[in-house]
Amino acid sequence: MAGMMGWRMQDEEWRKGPWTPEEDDVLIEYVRMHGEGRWSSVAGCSGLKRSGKSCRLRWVNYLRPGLKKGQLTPQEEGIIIELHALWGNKWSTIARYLPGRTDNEIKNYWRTNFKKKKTASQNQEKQTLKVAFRRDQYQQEAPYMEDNNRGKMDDAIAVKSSSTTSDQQPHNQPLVAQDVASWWDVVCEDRLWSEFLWKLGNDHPNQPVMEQSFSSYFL
DNA sequence: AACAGATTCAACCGCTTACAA
DNA sequence: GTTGTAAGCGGTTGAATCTGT
Repeated sequence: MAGMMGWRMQDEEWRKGPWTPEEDDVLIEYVRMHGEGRWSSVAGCSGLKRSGKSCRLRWVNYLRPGLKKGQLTPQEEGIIIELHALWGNKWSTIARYLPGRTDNEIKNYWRTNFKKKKTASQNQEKQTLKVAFRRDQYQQEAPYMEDNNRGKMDDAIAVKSSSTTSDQQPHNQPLVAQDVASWWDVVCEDRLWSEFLWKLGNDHPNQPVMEQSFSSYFL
């Protein structure tokens, strides 16, 4: 990195490891006075012996107002699953659609719950069920979709379900039914998140989430 | 009670991106 | 167009905690 010289010189002085309540207070006070951003000047202004990176991370992931603590709700889990299927490991992008949740939290959640693989046969079975379920979902959610989009979606599902095998996951495509399946049964009981996703596409015409992202994922 | 292995999650690291000079 | 700097992102680590034996 270009500014590495300066960084290295100071590197030895930066405190690392868990933040103390006192450090948190200092950072909170700094943000109260100066606002978010300009993280590299925190040390100079406040005397905190933390790098700008560390300050930003602490603020974004822990101190920022409005953060939700505690377990994710089934709706949130469903959104994560679906958006991960759309975008892969774009944690910060996914986090934008989960107010109060951080990319780090979502990333940890995903690793915790879905990094373990199931057997190929289990996956195959689950995936078949999932695709069938999704088709049913799309038909039921039809009011949110333009007719031509629904056609594209059905085609996309057909292509995906016929071409994907259980143990051959294309490198650049995210896991879908494979690790998600065990959660799917729980999530699909509550359809609110599904409605949210469809509306997402309509509320943000400049970000054609459903059409564009589904296309890029399935095709 | 004690130990080992598994899990969780805050924090770090390296890299990329954005932007100003 | 190039360079320097800060911010942001995703992968990874490791201490703390939990769970099973």
